[in-house]
Amino acid sequence: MNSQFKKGILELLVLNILKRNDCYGYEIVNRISESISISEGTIYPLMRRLKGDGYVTTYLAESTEGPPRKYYHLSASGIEEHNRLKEEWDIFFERVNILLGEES
Amino acid sequence: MNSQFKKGILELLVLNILKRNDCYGYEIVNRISESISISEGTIYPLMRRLKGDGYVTTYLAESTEGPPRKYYHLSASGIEEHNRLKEEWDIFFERVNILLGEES
DNA sequence: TTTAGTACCTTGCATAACAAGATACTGTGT
DNA sequence: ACACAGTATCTTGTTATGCAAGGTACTAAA
Repeated sequence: MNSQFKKGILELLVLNILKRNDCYGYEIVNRISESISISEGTIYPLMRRLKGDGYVTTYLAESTEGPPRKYYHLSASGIEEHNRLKEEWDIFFERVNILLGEES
Repeated sequence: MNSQFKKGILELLVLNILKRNDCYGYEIVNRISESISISEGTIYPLMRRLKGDGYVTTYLAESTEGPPRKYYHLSASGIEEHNRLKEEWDIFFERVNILLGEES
């Protein structure tokens, strides 16, 4: 998997997941990994960035299966960021595909 | 324009342009810029990389409108690289769009 | 001669994904 | 009791690549 392609888009994927319901980091890694290979070393720093930017809030919850989980909750500005990023992505990949599709 | 989105895909866009016909750097910048903002400081180092990897060959040609132009020609392995990258991109954005499309 | 357009290039910076490892809890098998 | 797999958090250092900001130099028009 070309890791360059993922630059920027992983943030949108994470925000998209959190839009549905609160998740903890390990869960996010596993969900995205079903489609796109991703490592924990990518997600945890990303989550910290999202929190620093105010796009998510966090809370801890006990787990019966291991150590406590840190859940992430999408804030109002996180929803805005999601919408903004989604729009940018839609425009971007549409333009790329037009460029790629122009007849040879 | 989110510059992170462009990571990796610009190589594919350049190879795609060169698949049709030989181009010089300044021309490539202008062609891509019609759809996606891009700077010369991105393209020239990229072209050097592509040449270093054997994906393109170069030749100089006079111009009546300014200094000599350095044309880039796609090699056989450049065509292979294009096909490989195109396939990766198709799979990647399909998966991203599936993830983004899952109902909330 | 000054400016705009064409055309090449480099340096240093910022961003973000990754590999590799550290830490620690729970449950299962021996 | 001990080892191991699975769960769950995190950090450090490396790598890739796009960009801003500059430099050089040619042509042609004002």
